[in-house]
Amino acid sequence: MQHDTPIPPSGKRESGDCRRLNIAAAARAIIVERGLEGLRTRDIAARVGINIATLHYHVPSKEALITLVADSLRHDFQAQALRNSRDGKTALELLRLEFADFRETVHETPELIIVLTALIEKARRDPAIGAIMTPLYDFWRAQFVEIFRQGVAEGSFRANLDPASAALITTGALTDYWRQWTSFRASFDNLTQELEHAFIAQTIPSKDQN
Amino acid sequence: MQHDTPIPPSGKRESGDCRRLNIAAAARAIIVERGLEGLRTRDIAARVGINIATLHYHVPSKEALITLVADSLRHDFQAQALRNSRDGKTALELLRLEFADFRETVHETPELIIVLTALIEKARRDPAIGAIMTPLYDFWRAQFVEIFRQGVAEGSFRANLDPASAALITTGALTDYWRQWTSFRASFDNLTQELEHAFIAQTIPSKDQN
DNA sequence: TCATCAATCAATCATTTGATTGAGGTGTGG
DNA sequence: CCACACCTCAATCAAATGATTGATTGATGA
Repeated sequence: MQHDTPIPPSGKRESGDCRRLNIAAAARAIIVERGLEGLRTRDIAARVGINIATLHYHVPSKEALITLVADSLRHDFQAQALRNSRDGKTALELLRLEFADFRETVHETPELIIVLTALIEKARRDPAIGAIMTPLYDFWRAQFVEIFRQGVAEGSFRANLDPASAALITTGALTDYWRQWTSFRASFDNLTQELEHAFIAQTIPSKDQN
Repeated sequence: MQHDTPIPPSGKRESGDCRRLNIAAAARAIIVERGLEGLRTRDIAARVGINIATLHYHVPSKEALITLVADSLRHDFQAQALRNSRDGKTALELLRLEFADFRETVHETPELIIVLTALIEKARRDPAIGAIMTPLYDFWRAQFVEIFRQGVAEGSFRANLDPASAALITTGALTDYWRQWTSFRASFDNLTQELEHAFIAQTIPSKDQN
């Protein structure tokens, strides 16, 4: 829950970039805990272990701070998207890779999805945030569009499948799954299984799954 | 955007219940415009046309106010859910009825979904809101679960369909769609069409569509 | 050694914001 | 007409909050 890069206890200094990373991480943690409406510059400074004035030295305003968070989110997402090679795989393999990536992201850095949805919500009414978040979300969905397009071409996915709509359904289902604190206990495996069934060309009932 | 029940311009009074309705509506409008983090009691009072103290007379605290909004949301949703009879319909008809209901809700009271998602977000960290929103969201999803269960029993939906996961996919796709594409368009038809394809038994056996 | 600059902080400001107080008004039953 | 419940407001409070100021510290290069 604390900083990944601990701050030296004594009077040592941090570089500007490093500080901005600390600040973004602290802001994200607070957004997870108390939401955007509970985000206070003082709390962020306290969490980083610096004075409010120092925070304002590195990040001029609260608006800039939220933009910083959005940027850090984009950075993390893109870094994650490039970890696994996508070459020479079938559409189904790619789809499962995406599911695995999402599961891994959710497990390793669960706050990522929470902050993402919070900022996407904000993006609707804040153009500056929208400029960052919309391309990010579009990029994620575009990956699915491409997978579905390929799958249809391969013949492994339904012929009447609309890649754009299918991608929308998939990203929607995944994010909504994350919102699933409720009594509604569908497992992630059930969900992805169901998504596969929804898009795969149903052959005559022969066991084909590996 | 304004009150459904206009306030008499002169010094007339409103009944407590009516005032609370006005207040809830104003609060919802502001949440749509500025999000939960932009919700200010003064703005609500101004929108209703009353003094801040009067607002506090009717709704003791901001927390109670958000609870009021959640309650009003539940009221609207349940009223909407009971408009159309569900008896004697096939699963596919019921599914389409749900889609039509969603579309209608979005058209008539577009702020409903926005405020719903905002409060569901808040529900994760606020038990009082969770107590209201969780059953509400579960209720919506449970309707889909029942439809899918029926459809599988009827044989019109895939035999290997998991009702719970399918419901999650459906509610997720609908809410996520609405979150981003606030301009409602033909693509909604594409989305629902794709959802139908995803769940309907595709088939070699015979044509079964109506 | 010293000038310079990035980084930091204590103190403080000016608003904002949720909430309260006390003093009325308005309608209704008796 | 009175009393009483219900409703409303102007004025105000105390705390929270985003931001600024002016001074200080440590590192770096000339």
